[in-house]
Amino acid sequence: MKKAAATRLTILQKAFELIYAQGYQATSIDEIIATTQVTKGAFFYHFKNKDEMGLAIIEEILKPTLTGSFIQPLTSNENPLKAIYDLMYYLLIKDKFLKPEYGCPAANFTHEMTSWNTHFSKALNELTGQWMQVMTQALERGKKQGWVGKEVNPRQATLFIMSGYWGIRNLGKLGNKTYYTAYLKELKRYLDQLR
Amino acid sequence: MKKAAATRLTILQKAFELIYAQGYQATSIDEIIATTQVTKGAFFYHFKNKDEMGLAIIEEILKPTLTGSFIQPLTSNENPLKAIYDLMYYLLIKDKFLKPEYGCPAANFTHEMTSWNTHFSKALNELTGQWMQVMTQALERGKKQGWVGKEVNPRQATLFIMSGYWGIRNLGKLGNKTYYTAYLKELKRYLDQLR
DNA sequence: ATAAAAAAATACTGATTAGTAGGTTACAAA
DNA sequence: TTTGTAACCTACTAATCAGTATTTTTTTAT
Repeated sequence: MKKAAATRLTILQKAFELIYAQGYQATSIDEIIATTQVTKGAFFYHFKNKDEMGLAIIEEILKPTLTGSFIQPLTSNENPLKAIYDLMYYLLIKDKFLKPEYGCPAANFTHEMTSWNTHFSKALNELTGQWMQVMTQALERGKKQGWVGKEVNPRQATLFIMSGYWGIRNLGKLGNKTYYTAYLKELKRYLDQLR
Repeated sequence: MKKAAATRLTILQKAFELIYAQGYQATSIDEIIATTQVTKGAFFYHFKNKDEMGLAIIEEILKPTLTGSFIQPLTSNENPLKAIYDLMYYLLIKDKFLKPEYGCPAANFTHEMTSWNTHFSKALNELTGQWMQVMTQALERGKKQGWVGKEVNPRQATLFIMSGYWGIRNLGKLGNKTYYTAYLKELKRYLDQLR
């Protein structure tokens, strides 16, 4: 029971890395099993097809990561505007797993899968929805505590901030890493204007 | 000489539509020639391989469109903040060619190709660079004319705005079209704060 | 220890992929 | 009208793809 769970996890992790760097469709099962040293029989024992593996990656790799790195920092009781900026700074500059040239895993998935696979859309919608909800709540809390201006619409602002993050992650692929720092400066400006 | 140019253009246009809806890798040459009624021999007479066709789409379809719809509206001498908002409103709401569920063609290409094909990166970088340059210039002009605050950094603001646009185009794929209107409202707020 | 079931290995299939080889038609200039 | 070439067509290939059938090994329960 333990060894099996380990190989399953190995497949998911290695596959995730490959997909993050190359895209879902460009990553073949043959390539996954070659880099994991797992045979095809073992692969299809754990996943009945490629898409089921893709969904498992979202559920078992992406979602826990999101909860840890993207959501928890927004649940504190400090100034949400500061928390949001710090989070973005961390994600764009500090985090050594997310690479500019590969963009954002969730955004990549969304881009690639949404138009043809509704299961993926649903799973990804939950993913982003969760993040947006937490950020919205943080801004609402900030309003009550006086950190955030009364005229601010939390849901609207959240959407705006998230759009910016998704966009800069994609734009950042086009080479210039200075994009990130310039983006962050303007993000700070924008956040300051929310009071 | 004329018939040939016509078939070439047909291929590019139909292929663009398919790729816009499905992605580059998911669109096979066989599918392209099936929908265009062009034979494989004709296809490979006009393009020496699939990637060359992809680059031709960027150069001959995407770039001219960009110039017409994305750039020209920013070259007027009116308030650039209004011009930017109107442009975004047009692109997100009015334009009937760009569909929410398919996102932005240029962003899609970037997402899918950048990490593994440097030729595409270069072409796409030119594309976005051109748009950013024009928007930056519009904001600089606006500063001189008093439309835009003196403390505003045009390049920085442009990057921020473009990030938002690319991001909302991608987020918009996840179903809810109300994302667009909420985004536009907050964009207005942001633009107003640039004076 | 042994039977049963779980996990993994091997070797394959049929479909699809990008691309090619070689021939045919259409059209221009001479 | 002939001839050369641009444009196009048909039929194929080799590689790769996701997925399967069958067998073997490993683990677990008794």
